[in-house]
Amino acid sequence: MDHQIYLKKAGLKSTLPRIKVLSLFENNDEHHLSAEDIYKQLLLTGDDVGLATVYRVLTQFEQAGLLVRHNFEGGKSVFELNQGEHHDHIVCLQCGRVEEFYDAVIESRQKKAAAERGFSMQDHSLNIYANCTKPKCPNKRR
Amino acid sequence: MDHQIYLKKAGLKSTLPRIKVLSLFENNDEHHLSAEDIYKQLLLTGDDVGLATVYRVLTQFEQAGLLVRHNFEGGKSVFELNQGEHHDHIVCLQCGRVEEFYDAVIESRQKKAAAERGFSMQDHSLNIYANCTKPKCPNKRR
DNA sequence: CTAATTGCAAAAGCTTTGCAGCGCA
DNA sequence: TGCGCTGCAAAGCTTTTGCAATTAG
Repeated sequence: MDHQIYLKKAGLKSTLPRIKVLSLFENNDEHHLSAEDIYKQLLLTGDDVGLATVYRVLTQFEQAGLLVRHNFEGGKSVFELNQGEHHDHIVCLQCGRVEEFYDAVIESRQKKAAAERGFSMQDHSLNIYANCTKPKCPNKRR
Repeated sequence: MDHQIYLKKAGLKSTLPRIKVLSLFENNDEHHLSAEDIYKQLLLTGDDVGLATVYRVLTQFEQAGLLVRHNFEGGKSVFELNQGEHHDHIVCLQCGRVEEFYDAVIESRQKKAAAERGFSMQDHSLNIYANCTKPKCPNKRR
């Protein structure tokens, strides 16, 4: 199991809840999931994992660098697999879907803007809230 | 009173709590305040305003366009006066202080990035989390 | 076997809401 | 005077924590 390697590296025992959560992120077409999302999906598949455990696992995975946490508008944290390469997000205001993008110019100008003002950038989050102009937008969430 | 004009325009009666809150934003050297910040400051000055009222007033001011709400990391909303011109934020990881900046290149590339992917940008938030390299950093909050 | 992990329930933070009374226009 | 506004307390949400029972290595 690939999962066990990841977990071992993070110093975490490979338990059922952890493997389930990790699998969920890998086999879901929506890459951005909240604790509630995960909890419900696991209930659906009969894998009963306590909500508290979901929160604990997510926090551990974030600290281990397996997941990245985002705080979009709406008061709940959303997580995604850490695929190594940083990217920013476009959040669809109609359906809540999240699309990823990367712009090298924006990245470098951010670092520069911080440096010019006497800061050394540690992290940053850029979220664009937008309406989808394509007809395929499923208009669901939010 | 300038305040009354702003409030009238927003269709809001000019009451004590509203005027106090508005004044606080205008006369504070820290431009970014949370509901709790405001509540505490009003207690200090003997202007007893209920916390629920602070929240209601902030929400009304946001909807009226007088204030802008930000969701920095940490789970609480932070507000600032809406001065018309958009800007992004650098949040100091040591002291929690917020510095503002504007970069025209970043702005235009954001719009472009969204458009290229079939979105029309409605709003965006860019926050840089950074360490202050200047010795003046007061190292307080967080 | 032993420490790590889990589930449940309780609690903690931030924010919202119901309702009776107060205050601006 | 009348409707809007306020304050208080209660409730709502997301997230965290205490603790006894369970499980991985």
